[in-house]
Amino acid sequence: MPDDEGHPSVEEIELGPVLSALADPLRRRVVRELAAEPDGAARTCSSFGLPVSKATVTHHFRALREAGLIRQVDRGNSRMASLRRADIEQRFPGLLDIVAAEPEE
Amino acid sequence: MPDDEGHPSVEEIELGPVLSALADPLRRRVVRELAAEPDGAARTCSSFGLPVSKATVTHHFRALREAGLIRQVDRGNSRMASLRRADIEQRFPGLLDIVAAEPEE
DNA sequence: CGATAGGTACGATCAATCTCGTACCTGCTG
DNA sequence: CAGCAGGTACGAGATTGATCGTACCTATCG
Repeated sequence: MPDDEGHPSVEEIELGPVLSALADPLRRRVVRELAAEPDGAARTCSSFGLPVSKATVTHHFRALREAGLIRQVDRGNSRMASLRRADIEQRFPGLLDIVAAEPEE
Repeated sequence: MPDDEGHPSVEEIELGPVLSALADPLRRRVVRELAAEPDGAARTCSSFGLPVSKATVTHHFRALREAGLIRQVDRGNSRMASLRRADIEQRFPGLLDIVAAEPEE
């Protein structure tokens, strides 16, 4: 059962939602940038400079969070997103490498 | 440039279309079943027994073909589909294992 | 030849989703 | 306190995609 903020537990991470989330180029870009950071790095949603409105950014981050790809934690004013690297690697070994290796678009 | 039947070459296989194709559970099922066969095995579209109409089956196989996941060759009356195992493995190492490991739904 | 089976093409429908504007909440910061 | 910046919630519009029925083509089989 997902927690209060909509994060699935490791066992609950399923391939369908993960692939659906990664099917979107903007969301792959977020995952790719997070994967390039040191492990555990957290960034605000807005720091990615996605070329869409704030409302759409929220939409994409919800998709990533509910699929289990990122973890979002409140930090005062803003909300920090970090990659669930170990969790994804445990469920789908190699998947992050594939996404991280994609050239920018 | 894709060939006459819509197959992209190895270099043309891109992550976006591949993930979009694999986002559908029916298409993952086809790939999973093909991955379980010996390499090079070819099956007709209808042999998968997908619970949808013929027209929809054609739609799904086109998505798989245009993404570069399967190769379809005419054989007289019917059309045989085979997994482009080596091509996918070359472009996205490990991806097929992830899909093949998914439990049936 | 006629019937049937495997597939495709086209058009329609319905659901999902990407996108946005607006309104709103919450902390900072002057 | 007033303003602003980061985010979310909600509802709307537009687009994509899954599904189907029908018509059609081609090869095989009786």
